[in-house]
Amino acid sequence: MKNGPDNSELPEKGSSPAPRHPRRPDRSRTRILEAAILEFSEKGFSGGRVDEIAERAEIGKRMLYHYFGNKEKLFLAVIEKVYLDLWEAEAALELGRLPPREALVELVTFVWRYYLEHPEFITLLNEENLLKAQNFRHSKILRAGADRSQDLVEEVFSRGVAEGAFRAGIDPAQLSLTITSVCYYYLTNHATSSIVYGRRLMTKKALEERLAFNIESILTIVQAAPLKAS
Amino acid sequence: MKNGPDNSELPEKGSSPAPRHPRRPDRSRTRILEAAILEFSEKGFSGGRVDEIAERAEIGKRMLYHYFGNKEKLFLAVIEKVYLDLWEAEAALELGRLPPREALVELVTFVWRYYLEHPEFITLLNEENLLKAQNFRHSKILRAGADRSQDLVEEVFSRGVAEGAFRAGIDPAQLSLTITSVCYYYLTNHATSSIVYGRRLMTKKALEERLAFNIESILTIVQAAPLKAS
Amino acid sequence: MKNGPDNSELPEKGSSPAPRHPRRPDRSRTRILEAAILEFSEKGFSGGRVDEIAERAEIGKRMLYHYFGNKEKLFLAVIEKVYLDLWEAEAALELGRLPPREALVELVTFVWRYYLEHPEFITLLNEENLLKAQNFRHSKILRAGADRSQDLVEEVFSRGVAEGAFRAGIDPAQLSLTITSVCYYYLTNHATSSIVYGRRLMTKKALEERLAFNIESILTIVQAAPLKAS
Amino acid sequence: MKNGPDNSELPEKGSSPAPRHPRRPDRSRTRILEAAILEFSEKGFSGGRVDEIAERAEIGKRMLYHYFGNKEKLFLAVIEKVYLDLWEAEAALELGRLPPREALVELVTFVWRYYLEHPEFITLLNEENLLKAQNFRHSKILRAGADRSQDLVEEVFSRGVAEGAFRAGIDPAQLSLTITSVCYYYLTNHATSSIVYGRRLMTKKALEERLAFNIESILTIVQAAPLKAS
DNA sequence: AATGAATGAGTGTTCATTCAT
DNA sequence: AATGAATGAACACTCATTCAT
Repeated sequence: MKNGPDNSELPEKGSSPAPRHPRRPDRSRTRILEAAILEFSEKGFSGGRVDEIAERAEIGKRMLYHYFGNKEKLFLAVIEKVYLDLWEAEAALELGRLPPREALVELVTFVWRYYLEHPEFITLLNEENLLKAQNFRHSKILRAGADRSQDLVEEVFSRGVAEGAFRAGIDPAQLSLTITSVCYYYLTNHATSSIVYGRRLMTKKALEERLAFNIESILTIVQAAPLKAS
Repeated sequence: MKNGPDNSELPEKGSSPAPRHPRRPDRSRTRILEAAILEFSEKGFSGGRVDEIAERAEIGKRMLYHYFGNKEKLFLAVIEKVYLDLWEAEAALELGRLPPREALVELVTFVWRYYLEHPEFITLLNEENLLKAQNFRHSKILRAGADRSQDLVEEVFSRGVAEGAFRAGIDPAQLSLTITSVCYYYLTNHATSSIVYGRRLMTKKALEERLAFNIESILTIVQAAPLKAS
Repeated sequence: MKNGPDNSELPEKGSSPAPRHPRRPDRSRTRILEAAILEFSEKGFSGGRVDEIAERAEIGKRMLYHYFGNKEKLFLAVIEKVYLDLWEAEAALELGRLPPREALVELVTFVWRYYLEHPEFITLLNEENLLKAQNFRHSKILRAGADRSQDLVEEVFSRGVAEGAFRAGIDPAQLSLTITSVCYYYLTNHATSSIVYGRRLMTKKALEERLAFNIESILTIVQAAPLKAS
Repeated sequence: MKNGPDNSELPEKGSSPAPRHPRRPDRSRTRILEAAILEFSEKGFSGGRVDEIAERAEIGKRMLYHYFGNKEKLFLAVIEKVYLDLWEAEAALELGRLPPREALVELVTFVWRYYLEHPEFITLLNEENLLKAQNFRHSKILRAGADRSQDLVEEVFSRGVAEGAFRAGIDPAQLSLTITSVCYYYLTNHATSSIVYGRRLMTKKALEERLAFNIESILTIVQAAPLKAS
């Protein structure tokens, strides 16, 4: 399981002056990117401030333009980074080594945990969709990665069907979307939902319950006999 | 089924100067609110421009402050309005008049269609969650409305269980969240998802397929025998 | 000794809605004027807000324009009012009935007390001078009043000299200015002065001491033998 | 005697576009400060315009925020600057080198001339008192400077008393306040006073007469035998 | 590679004032 | 006589970006 963004070198916003780093080109790039991920995920693209990112990264904001060109391109880099990280973690699962049912459970668990441990990802994805996926659309690296990721997941489905573990006739894309949905919505909208449902949704217990419910839901969908037409 | 916001009086952004309106207090308020819903849902809270809202509403921006105080309060009014509209439409369903299974199908269909016809709602909800639901949290009218809405839905579930149409042991809140999730995610993130899955998700056919899949998923979850522990 | 502005009908800024008054033309005028005196004396001319004055006077701000034309003319009315009040109080002293020395003490005491009890006056006078006395200069009623006031004071001086109570050769205008100065500065600049001198200047005791010092200073100036040239 | 603010580089308000300056950080800061002193002293804090200050300083108004944060902090910097300048000039007098009587005359003359040559100072002090000395109160540098300045003046008084040049029993703070008063009032309120007294107060002759009157008044107060109780 | 001063175009907000009722 | 909706011009302040060093 991959860890959250490594903030160990990103001091809190108001921290002490700290000496500027003398010469660490790629280090600077990384710091900027990490700072940008935080900033954009907290405030959105419009709400995110270039100055704030520079401050968080403890670099002069000139460097930000040096490395990334402008705010938009920086956001693109952010989107690419978080997606690549997700896919990398997903690939590391090696779902192929597990029988279909276990692989599916593992996948749902992974999606849930990854979103939980990377709240930036969810918010940034929202933001990218607000921008109508213009970054995603024009990034070759993302389009390629998406394909690979999709293949991985579909392999599990088709194997499950082939082995008789899952019922036939399910569109893998629909199932995949549903898996994502039931994890995603809960975590991105818990602030309003906790009011709507009148309970705390982010306690350890509540999170475990939701994961269990999601696993059961997905397995049910995949295994149950098709409904008779009503 | 309720229609989308009535834009009939909101001319396109760059339209002709148009004569200023003489004295129509509540009309002005309504126009501002409608323009704000559009603007904020397209650009988010930070990205939304007060000038743009004024222009869209065809009023001097001064009136915006006259009626709503400031940008934040206007956004609050927007959030209240879209939620109240949703709940009003939901109440109009009168789910109580249908048998549980039909009521559940009706509910899923309603959620799906409402989100589809009110894309503003989804985006605004995202935005409100980015702001950690600070408006929702402090609005009495919203807290009250949320309660009433929840009661309505729970009534269907408990009736279904009582009549043996649904299996027992399902947490209505989890189910409700799942219904919302499977509709919401597809519609809010179709821009990136259509790339990830390599297909057009917003065609008439695709939309119908997703609704069908969602209905079947929810019914399956509600009706299937509980899984044996793995 | 005249009392401060009669605020009995001017509720505090944030008071309850209160029913609007039906038909009291001159009453409205007075209320506006009193509210304006407070507002301008607290915030200056630029800092004073027309809306605030209307709110304080509990009238619609339209009436303010009805009675006074605009902000500038309202300020002129304010300046006229406070000066006329001062002169009225001054005339009521009837200095003529007292022997010169007593009259002089009475005058110093009066100036001190009047400024003390009418802090608005001092601030408004400052403000009028910031505006280079443009209101004062163009107000016939003020020019006339100033003359009368000056005659009154000079009568005391000349009587004092004639009776041998005061030494000759003092320019009455210079003395009058000095009387005003020693009262005025202390009261208008006590905020900074109390820091500069490291003591509280507005306690009852401090105020009494200052008045005593001022009376003694003025009497000394008026009675002492002229200094030998140094 | 120190000269007024050096406006030599501050062209008149409506002057030609002028080439923007390339890179002169402290020069920019100084120019802004000087422009702000002029603007605030002419129009007050509320009346002073940030745009106008920027224009007078021939910088983009953005720099003003770069250097001073906001209008309020700029005003604070202005107050600090004018006070520090005053105290510097005062210290340069080296009153300690003169016998008490001469030192006192020098002091009165200094105060008079300083106010006369720095009309900004008087107006800004008025403004700061309208704001209830909130800047002065919270500025460490000003509180410290005030102390030092006060020590300086008190030394003259106490030396005068010790040497028998001044009579005992006078509160140095009261005398100091009176010196300031008789200079200050005349110069800050000459616009209205010239109307009240029906004469031009700012001619060379009038100014000399006032200074002479003030010197004589102060010396009289300090030297004359105490008055018998009336 | 790195810095921070400099900038134009905007961005939310407020002002005194007028108009329709 | 009185109200409150309506307005344009200004206002303090911020933004992403570039330039000189």
